[in-house]
Amino acid sequence: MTVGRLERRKAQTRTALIAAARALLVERDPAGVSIQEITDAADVGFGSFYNHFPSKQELFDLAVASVADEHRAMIARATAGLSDPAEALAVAVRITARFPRTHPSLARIIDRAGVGYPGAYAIDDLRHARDVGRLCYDDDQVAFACVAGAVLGVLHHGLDVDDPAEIDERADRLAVSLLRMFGLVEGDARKVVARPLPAWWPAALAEPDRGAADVAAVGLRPGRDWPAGKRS
Amino acid sequence: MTVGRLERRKAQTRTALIAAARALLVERDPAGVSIQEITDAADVGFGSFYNHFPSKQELFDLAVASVADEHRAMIARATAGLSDPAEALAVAVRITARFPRTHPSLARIIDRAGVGYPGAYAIDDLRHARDVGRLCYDDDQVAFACVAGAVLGVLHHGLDVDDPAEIDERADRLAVSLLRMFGLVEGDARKVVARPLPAWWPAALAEPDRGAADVAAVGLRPGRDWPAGKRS
DNA sequence: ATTATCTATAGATCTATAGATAATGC
DNA sequence: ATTATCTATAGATCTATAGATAATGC
Repeated sequence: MTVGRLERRKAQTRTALIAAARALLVERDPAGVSIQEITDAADVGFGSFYNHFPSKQELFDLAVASVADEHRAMIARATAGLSDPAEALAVAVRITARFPRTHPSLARIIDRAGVGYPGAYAIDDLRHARDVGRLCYDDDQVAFACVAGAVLGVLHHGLDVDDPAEIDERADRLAVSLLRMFGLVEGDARKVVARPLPAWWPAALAEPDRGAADVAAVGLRPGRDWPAGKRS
Repeated sequence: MTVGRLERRKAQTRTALIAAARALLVERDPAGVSIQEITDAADVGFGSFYNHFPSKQELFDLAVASVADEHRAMIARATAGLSDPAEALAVAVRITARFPRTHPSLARIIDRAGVGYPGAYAIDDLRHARDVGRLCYDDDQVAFACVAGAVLGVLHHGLDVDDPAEIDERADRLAVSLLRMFGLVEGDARKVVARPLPAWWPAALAEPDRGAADVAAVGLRPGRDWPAGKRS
C-alpha cells in the first residue's frame, strides 16, 4: 500500500493551493480574489483547482483552518508543562495578542476571519482552571466568547500599532484583564502575567525588564468574593 | 433657501439605496450582492446608483454607519439619567448582547461588520467611570477593544440561540464579567446588572423575575485590590 | 436650462467545464 | 489503462458609462 508518485503529486498541488490561498488572505479580501489568481500564485493550471475544491469558499475555509491548527499547536507548545491553568490561559492570550508583532501574516488572516475564527485558544485550560477552582465563571459559552472576542479586538487594533513594545504591553494588559474577569484579584493576575513567556518566543525589541522578583511563583488561590453566594 | 422638490427626491433615492443595502446586509454577504440587486431592492434605476456612490463598498460602509448611529442613539436613550457610569456600561452591554432576540436585523449586520464595526458602545461612560473611580483599567484602547470584542463574540454566538431567556442570561453574564474585569467585585457587579432595563426595552418571553431586593441601588465603591500598587 | 433618473449596452471580468496532454501504474 | 494536470473557451455574470427621458427651477 505504498503511496505512489501520483498521490504525492496530487497532495502537492493541494498543498500549493492552500498555501497560495493563505498568502493571498494576508493582503486581500478573499471575495476579490479570482480562482485564476489563486492558481497562478500556486503555479498550477487553472482547471486543477476543481480537482480539489468545489468552490473558492471551501479553499479559503481550509486555509483559515490550517492557520487555526498552527495557532493551536503554537499555544499547546507554549503552555506545555505549565502547572497553573490560569497561566496557560494567560500565555495563550499573550502570545496571540502579540501576533501583530511576531506573526503579522497569521494576525492578518485571523483578523480577516473575524469572530467566526475557529481557533480555540486555551479552552481546555480555561475549563480545567475552573474545575480545579483556580478561575471562576458561570457559563462556558460566554466565557469562551469573551476570551476570543477580547483577544480578537486587541489583535485587530494591534495591526495598526508600530511600536512593538506597545503591542506587548497591550497583550499583557489584556491577559490581566481577562484573569480579573475570571475572578483573580489584581495582584495575582499581574503576577501570573509577569511570568516569562517561553524562551523560544520572539522577544520584543524593547521588551521591558520586569525583574526577577515578579516572575516568582505565586500560590494558587481563587479570587475573593466568589462564588457569588453572598451578595452583600 | 427653501429645499426644492428636486433635492428632496434626490435624498429619497439616496435613503432608499442605503435602506436597501441595510436590508440586504441582514441576509447576504455584501461581496455577493450586485449593484443591480441593490437598485432593484431600492426600486431605483440602475444608473442612479452612481449618482450617489462611487462603489458598492461606499454604500455598504454608509449602511453599517447608519446602523451604528441607530445603535448609539439607542444606548444613549437607555442610559440617559443613570447616575452610575458602571450601570451605563452594563446597560449598553446588556441591550447590545440582547440584539439577537430584540433586534435580529441589527444583530446580523453588526455581526457581519465584525471587529471593525464602528459602534462605540458606551465609551464615554467607561472613561467617565474610570475618572470618578468607579471602574478601573490601565489602557483605553485595550479596555475598549475588550468590551467591543467580548460583546461581539457573545452577540455572534447569540445568533445561533433560539431560547430568548438564554440570550438574556448570556447578555447579563457578559455584563457581570466585564464589570468584574474593570474592578468591581462579584457582588457589586451582580447588583448593577440586576437593575432593570428601561421599561420600553422589549422583555424576553420568559424573563426571570429577579425580585425587588436585588434591584435596589447599591453604594458606589471601587473593586478591592485596586489600583495595583501592592502586589502582595 | 438644469438636474436627476432611467434604459441600454460595451467591455471586462469570472466561473465551470470539456477535451487534450502528460505522467504513473500494472 | 488510469489518473491528474493543463489549455482553451462558452456562457454568465457584473461594472461603469453614454445618451435619452422626465421633472423641476427660473
